[in-house]
Amino acid sequence: MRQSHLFTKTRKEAPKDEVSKNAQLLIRAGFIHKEMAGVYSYLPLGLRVLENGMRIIREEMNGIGGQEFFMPSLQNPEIWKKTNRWDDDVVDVWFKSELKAGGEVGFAWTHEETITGIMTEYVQSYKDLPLYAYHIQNKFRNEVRAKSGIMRTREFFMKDLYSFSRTEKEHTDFYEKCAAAYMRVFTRAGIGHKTYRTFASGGAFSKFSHEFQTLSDAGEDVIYVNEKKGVAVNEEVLGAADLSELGVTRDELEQRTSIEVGNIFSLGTKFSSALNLTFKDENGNSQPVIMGSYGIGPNRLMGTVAEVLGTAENMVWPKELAPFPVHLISIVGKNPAVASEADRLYDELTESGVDVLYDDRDVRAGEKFADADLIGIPTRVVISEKTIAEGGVEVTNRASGQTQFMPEPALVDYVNAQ
RNA sequence: CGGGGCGUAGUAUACCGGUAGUACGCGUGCUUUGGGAGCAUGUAGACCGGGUUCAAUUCCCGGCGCCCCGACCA
Repeated sequence: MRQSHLFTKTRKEAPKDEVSKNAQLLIRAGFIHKEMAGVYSYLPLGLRVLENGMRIIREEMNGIGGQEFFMPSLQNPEIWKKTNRWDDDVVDVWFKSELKAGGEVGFAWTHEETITGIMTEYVQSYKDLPLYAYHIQNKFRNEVRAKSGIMRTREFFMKDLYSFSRTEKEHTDFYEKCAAAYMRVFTRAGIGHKTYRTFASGGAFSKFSHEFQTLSDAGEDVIYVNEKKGVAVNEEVLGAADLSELGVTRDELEQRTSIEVGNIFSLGTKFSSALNLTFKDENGNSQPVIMGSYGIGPNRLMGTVAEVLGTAENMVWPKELAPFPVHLISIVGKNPAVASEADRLYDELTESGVDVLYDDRDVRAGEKFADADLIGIPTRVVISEKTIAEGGVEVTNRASGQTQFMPEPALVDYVNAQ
C-alpha cells in the first residue's frame, strides 16, 4: 500500500492523558484512537495488527479441532438467571440496557451460558462429543477502573473457546493440547520467551487452573517464577503443599510483575448441570457434559507486545503481527528517477506477493525514517540515488538494527526468510 | 468504590482578575532534500453550569471528563 494513501498520521508527542507505554506508542504511531476511558478505536494500521493476532489465534484453535462460531453481544437475561450470574451483586461488570419492546438485555462479558444453551439443542449423544467451539467477539465489561491503555478496557475482543467432553480424561487431554496451542500463539506473537504458564487456584473442579503470564513491568499481576525450572505460580498457589506438588520451594521462586495474556479453566459440570446439558452414553445413561473455557484477548495481546517489544520511543513488531512485513522508503530528493525506480520496485514486490507499505510521500528523508522507526515494521528497505548507483537496495532489520546492502532480486527471498 | 492529581487550538505547553502566548501540526510562497530542515505568512483555543466581581480562562461551589495509587478483575 502506498503510504500517501494510508490513513495514518504519526506524532512526536503522546497525549498527556496517556501514561502507559502501549497507549503512548500506539497513539503516536497512529494505530489506535481513544474514544473515552477504556474504549479505543483501531485505525487501519492497528486493525492490521489486531487482525494478524486473531489470525494466529484462529490458526492455532483450528489446529486443535476448534470450530469457529459467532455469538452475539446482546444477552437474554433468562439463561443467566439459571446460572445465578445475572444479578449485579454476583457479577459486577455487567452493562445492561432495556428493550423498547419491554424487558432487559445484557451486553456479553463472557459466553459460557450462551454456548451451553446452544449445545443443549445440538448435543444429545456421546456420538456428538467431544466438541470444541470458539468465537472471537466483542466483550463488554463495566470495569470500575479502566487502565493501562488497551490492556484493560471496557470493550474488547476476546477469543473464548469452550470444550465439551465426555470424560475427565478426554477433558484433560484437550486442556493440555490447548495449553500447548496457547504457547504457540504467544511464541508467534513474539512474546513466548517471556510468557509462563502459571499455576493458579482451580476452583471447584480441578486442583489448578492456568494463566499465561508475560513478564513485564507494565503488568498488574504478580507471579512467582523459577526460570530454570520453568515453573511459575500466582499468589494463591504459594502454599508449601502446592509448591511441593509442583517441585519447587518458596525460596526458589522470584517475584515478578506480569501481564495475564490468557487463561484456561476447567469448568467441570457447573454450567452443564445448571443448564441441563447432558448426553446419553453408550449404555443409554444420561451424563452431564464436562466443560472447559479458554480465553485470549487479542487487544491485550497487541498491547502486551507493544509493552514487551517496543522501545521507549518506537514500536518493533514481530513479523507475524506487523501491519506489513516490509516498509519501502524512497529517498527522492531532486532526482525523479528515484521515484520511478521505487514505483517499479514496489510493483515488483507486490506482484511477488510481498505486502509492502511504500512510503512514496513527498516528505524529507528524516521524516520517513522517523516514521518508519515509530511504526516498527520488521524489514525496512531504502531506495535512493545512492543505492541505485550501487545497484541494489539497503535493507534494515528493525529488531536488530542491522543494515545490509543487497541486489534487488535477493530481496523477496530475504523477506520470506525472516 | 476509597485516596490523589489534572481539564487552555488537532497535539504539547505558558501566562494572567482587564483584548490568551509559544512550539509542533495544518494552509500558502520561496529555499532545502539520507534522520522530524530554514525563512516569511496565515489558520486554530479556555470542559459544562452556577456564584463572587464593574470585569472570570484565572477565585469559589457543583457537575462532567481524563490520569495515577489502592481495592476489584468469576
